[in-house]
Amino acid sequence: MAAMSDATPQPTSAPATLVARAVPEKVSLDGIEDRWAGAWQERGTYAFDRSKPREQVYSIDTPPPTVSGSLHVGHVFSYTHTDVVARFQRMRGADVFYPMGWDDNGLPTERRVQNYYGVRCDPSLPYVEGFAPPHEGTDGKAVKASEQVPVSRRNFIELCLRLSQEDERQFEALWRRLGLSVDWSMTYQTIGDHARAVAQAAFLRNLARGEAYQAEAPGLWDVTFQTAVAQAELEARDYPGFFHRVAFHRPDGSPVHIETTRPELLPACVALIAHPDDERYQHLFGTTVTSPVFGVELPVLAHHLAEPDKGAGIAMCCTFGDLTDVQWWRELQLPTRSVVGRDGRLHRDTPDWITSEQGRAAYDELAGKTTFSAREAVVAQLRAAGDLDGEPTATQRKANFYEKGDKPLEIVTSRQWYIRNGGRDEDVRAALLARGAELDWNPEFMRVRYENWVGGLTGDWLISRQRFFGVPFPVWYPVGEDGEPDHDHPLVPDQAALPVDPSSDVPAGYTADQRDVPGGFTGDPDIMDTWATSSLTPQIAGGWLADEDLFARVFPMDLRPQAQDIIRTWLFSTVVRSHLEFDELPWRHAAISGFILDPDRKKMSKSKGNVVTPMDLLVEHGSDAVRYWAASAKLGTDAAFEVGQMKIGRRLAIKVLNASKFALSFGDVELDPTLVTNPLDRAMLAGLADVVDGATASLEAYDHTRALELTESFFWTFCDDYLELVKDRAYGADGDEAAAQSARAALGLALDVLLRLFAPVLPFATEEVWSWWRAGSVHRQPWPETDGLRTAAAGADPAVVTAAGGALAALRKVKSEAKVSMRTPIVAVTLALPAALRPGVEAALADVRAAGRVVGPLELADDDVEAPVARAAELGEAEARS
RNA sequence: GGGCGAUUGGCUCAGUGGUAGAGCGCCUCGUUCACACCGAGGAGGUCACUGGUUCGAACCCAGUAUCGCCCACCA
Repeated sequence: MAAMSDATPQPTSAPATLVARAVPEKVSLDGIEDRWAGAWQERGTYAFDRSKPREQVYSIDTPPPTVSGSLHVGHVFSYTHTDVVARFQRMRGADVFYPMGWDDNGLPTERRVQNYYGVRCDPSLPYVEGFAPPHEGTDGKAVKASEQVPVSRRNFIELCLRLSQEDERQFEALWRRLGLSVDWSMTYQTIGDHARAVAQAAFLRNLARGEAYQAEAPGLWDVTFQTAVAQAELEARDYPGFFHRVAFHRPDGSPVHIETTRPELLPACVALIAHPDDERYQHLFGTTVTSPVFGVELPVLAHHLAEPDKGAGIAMCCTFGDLTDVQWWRELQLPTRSVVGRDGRLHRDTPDWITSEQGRAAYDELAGKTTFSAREAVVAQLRAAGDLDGEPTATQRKANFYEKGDKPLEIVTSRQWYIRNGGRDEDVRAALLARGAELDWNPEFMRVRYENWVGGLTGDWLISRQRFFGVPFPVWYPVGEDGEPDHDHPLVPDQAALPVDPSSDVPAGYTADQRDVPGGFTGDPDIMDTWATSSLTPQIAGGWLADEDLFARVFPMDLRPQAQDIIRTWLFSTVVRSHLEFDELPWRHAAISGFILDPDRKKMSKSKGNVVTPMDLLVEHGSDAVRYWAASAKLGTDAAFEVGQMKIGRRLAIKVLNASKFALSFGDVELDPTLVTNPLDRAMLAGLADVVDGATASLEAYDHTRALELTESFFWTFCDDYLELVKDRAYGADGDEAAAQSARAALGLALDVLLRLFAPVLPFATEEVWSWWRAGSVHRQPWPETDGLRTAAAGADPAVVTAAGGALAALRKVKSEAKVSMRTPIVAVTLALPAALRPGVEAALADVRAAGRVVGPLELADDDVEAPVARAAELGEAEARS
């Protein structure tokens, strides 16, 4: 075999004789994945060449899978879509930047590290060199929280990176077996040093430009995880509750009834609110009422957000029961009377706004209780006071949950970091909507999800979390002589010092012993939300700040592939960061994959027990087969998990091997278009040229399914009709060497193109065949052009193949209906033809006769039929086997 | 409640104005000199429903139903 080379013999300019000496006797897909995945790695087939300028690069912002989770069929599905694009672009001549990231930042990883090593992150602890964790491995069960050893954040991150390595190895093995053409020398971790430095640098630059700010404000809070939660992480779920009809009292003692599902917030009530137009409450506006049990005097106010047909039409506004309360509180300038703490329990101290002895006694019974028990207690108190009207009635309400949490979110006031994302600024919102319009969405209809989300933002992006594991905010605060931190004058590090951990590193101008003392400094205790890091994947993967030369060659990137459910989070937040930092889109195209549905049309999920292990799937069906299934589904469309489709893919891959073996079995192959003289051969190549045009246009438009369908359908006709028609001639059975040469050259030229067309979807089978007769990797060949094919086709009409194929089918039908072998000779027959097909059939008559085994007269008759029909056929005796 | 997508033969899906398509499955037959992980032939659909536009509608418009998803909905 010749040395590996990326040069391809150009059919038009450099006719080459290729000897098919390496075609195996028996072809098989067995072991093909290991063989070629290994060869690609050894030969650096997919290596990124960083000498190329930006115009010659196609860069992909690969989604980093969560390493602590497990890969499922959906990953295989969507990552295959991306790989098809990568392979196509590479063959089109682009230098493809296709890195792989590992997401090891965030709660799932934190939990896994805790359970695996039996540690928990405590940023107040110092780093311990050479720390050995108490456990290694889970032995099938998690280490109890009480037994977890606290370690410093740096130690925790080190353990996380260590654990991730094992996951990464397994993930990489799967991806290699699937045939992803990733450059495996370029990987990144979202909690690694570089990612932390990028996340911190990007934040500091946002801060310096005023795009990041901190504010003390009511916000959604998860009491289980004890952290603030962003709008994008909310999930509305059904939550059972009860309406309680509760009486407030006017000064004259008459009741005003409200309905509430959260009576435990009664002590936090700051007003009653009804719609300004509501007739029933006009007389109350401007007056006061007294709350039951707690005896606090409250105003009755009007606000348009109060809905007359909800509950009693008049609501109690508490600080804070829901986001409407927050709005009322803000717009009506109401006092803050918070009773629920960050732990989800009512404050221990009795609030000072409850002044009556009776009210304070009532609160004492609630102090320290969870909202759930406090609710029961307040209901009992209301009932005792006679202020509960009737019995509570069950209702199903929607409550906001943190997507990873299982208790409804509370609203508490806290100091948090935000990044401006247009939620509170119409100019920014408009600019970000314009970015969405600028992006090429595939499929197009996904754009509206982005627009809906951006249009519906109600606040800036909350990026701080009160967790311990993650990228810390690179900020300290001076501590005044009064011992209070000065949040308005944060101390920041030099960019060169990043990443820093303010819980252990010391700001410039201070010494370690000044930490947390009056006149000293204190570190910001919070970490960034994982999306604050993930929103920077183009910067992280592209080497921003660390390798500006590389960054300039890959950014802005060409493609963001991702799933549809994280448009509001990952896609949008990445656009925000790039817009703020670079004033441009982070990529030009987005490719949004759908979900995988199980046979019941439900989204595949672990809890349903219907998840198939991807590796098992690849082993059972073969990687090309699984890729075929994935590539058969359009972007943005949910696809069924269909084993049948994989079997078809496997059949196709095997067919590629067998048909190629056959096409190469007629002697030396000369890729010389001038040898193609037969009308049928020319017509076949003309048809193939059309397929190349169609497939190319489809792939350029991110429509891989159309490209595959065109190629596949041509290929089956090629196998079933064309190969049968030219078989005898290619063997030289009729003694006409020029006609045989024409067939062999056409077969070679077609195979050369077909293998390249299939290469993005079936990388293993095509590479296998390529290796039988050509040098180098098919995956480094240029994508097929039509010039050579059109030259060889010499203006022939592809319809000749259709006509001859139709004629052959008619002859086969005669035999099929007579229930005889296809080898049975036809002694005499009349072919009735639509007039339009006659020229085509005549042009290929000798091949039709040979393939149909017509040994006697074959009459052609024009007729008013839709397709060729064989009439008056006389069948001979089946040939004796030799 | 707002939005997006889907609804085509048993199954999975193509098909954006001109007499319904593919593969699988099914039926019948053949075949082992490329391919039994095979080949040939066949049956099978009033394109969810109701109106409308048009000479003509699976396709365009209006509405309805069902399914999936996104957003909103905590009194």
